[in-house]
Amino acid sequence: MLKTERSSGERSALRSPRAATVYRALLDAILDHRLAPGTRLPEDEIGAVYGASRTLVRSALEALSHEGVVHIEPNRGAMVAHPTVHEARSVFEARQLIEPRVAAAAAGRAGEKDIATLAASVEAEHAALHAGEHRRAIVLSGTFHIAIADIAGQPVYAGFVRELVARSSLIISLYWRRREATCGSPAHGTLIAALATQDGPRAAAVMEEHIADLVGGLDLVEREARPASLADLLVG
Amino acid sequence: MLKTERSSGERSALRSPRAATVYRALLDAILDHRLAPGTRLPEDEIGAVYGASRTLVRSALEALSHEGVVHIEPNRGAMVAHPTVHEARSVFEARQLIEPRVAAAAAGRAGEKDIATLAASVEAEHAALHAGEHRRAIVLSGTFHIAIADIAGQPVYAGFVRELVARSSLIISLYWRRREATCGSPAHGTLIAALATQDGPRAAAVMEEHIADLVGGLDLVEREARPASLADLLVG
DNA sequence: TATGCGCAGATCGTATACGATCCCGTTCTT
DNA sequence: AAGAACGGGATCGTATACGATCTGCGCATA
Repeated sequence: MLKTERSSGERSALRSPRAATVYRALLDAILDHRLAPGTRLPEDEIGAVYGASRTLVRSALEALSHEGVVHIEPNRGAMVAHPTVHEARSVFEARQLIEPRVAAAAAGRAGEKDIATLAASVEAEHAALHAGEHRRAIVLSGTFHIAIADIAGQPVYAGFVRELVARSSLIISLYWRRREATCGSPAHGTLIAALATQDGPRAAAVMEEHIADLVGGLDLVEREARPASLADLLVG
Repeated sequence: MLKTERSSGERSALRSPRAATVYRALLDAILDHRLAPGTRLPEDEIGAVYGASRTLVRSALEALSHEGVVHIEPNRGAMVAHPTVHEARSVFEARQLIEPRVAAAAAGRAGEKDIATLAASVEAEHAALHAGEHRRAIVLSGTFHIAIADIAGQPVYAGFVRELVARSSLIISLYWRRREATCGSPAHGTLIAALATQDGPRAAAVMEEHIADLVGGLDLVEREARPASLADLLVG
């Protein structure tokens, strides 16, 4: 992977490379939908899997919780986050505001090499789709959005987009409605075209529509899913 | 169905209340400009000051680093973040995009009680200003922005605004140019008026101008850091 | 049979110990 | 005298130990 500049969105690099490994492994597993929302994440168990001590695992879990993909309850432990409908709406509302702006900024800065990288990413995404590797395609689709944010050269946006994409992955796994070849939309390709021609406004428009389309694929209605604690119901 | 959901912006509450105490104390000290950007934050020393073990201090520092107000370098330790000019621009770019939208959303939801709370906050801010307590006024100004984001009821935005406001505080301490009664602008009052009349577009416009005004007060040219002795600042 | 108590087992919270790394002042070499 | 090698002190990185808390299950009891 080419790093154009210091990977701008890279949130707080975990101080230790070993903790970072656990962090990435868990994040990948979550983005991949190998770990479903609500899955418990006991420190010991994770440590055993990755050969790390609880100290490192804990550090990784805390980092993930800061990004909203893991939920930690005191004295109860960590679990894969389980976004509510309200949170889901909030995430996509933010994406709809931020990402078009990011796309416009990226259009003004994308070099040939950037475009090539993006194209390769889309290529990989399509390949994964045709191979039936849906989960992998979703992950790649996410990295595409992150790559654009990195190109935009705005570290704050890059961090936000990273977080939003990760949370979106959880939301999709909970609330996605269309089962068929969902992400088959040509939006990413269209986006690259706009970026390649430095057409900021068009890039923004395409991005906006693309995300609106994503939202359209969601079924944002609360499922029973979680055993909404009795207390909540009684007090509410 | 407006259930008093947990303060929406409250990022991952640190699991332990004791770590949270350290976290808040440090954050307050930073927002207050008692700890200047670049100040080193050795785990032992902080632990001694607050009577906490390194474990807890470390947890607090990591949380702060996730919010971008503390910078951690592997094997080197933590220091108060020292935003570059580029980062500073990026932070305010994001604020300029996000906060008007947040203000508009808040306008649609602000109840009487919310307005009263905001008014009290502005009151306190002015009081602090007149009492010459500039630092306190800046902090209150920040909480005002955060309060609006909480009213908007969008948890994602609330978290972002929290982070942006905190980072802005650092930026201001590094790059603020006008020395005189800076925040004396009536913007906050005007904003409340717009919110009280549910005038979303106007709230957005006021907010946008307000932040543009803030940016205008910045002198975004690189300077260099200054060190300080720690224990004194923390106790003060 | 239904209810409540109490005891494991699992898991987390926290402190602390020990080794690793880095910084910086000192000394040795040329 | 300038530069390199070296060592001491400070600080961090990591593992682990021990106590606290929670959960679930079995048993006593009505």
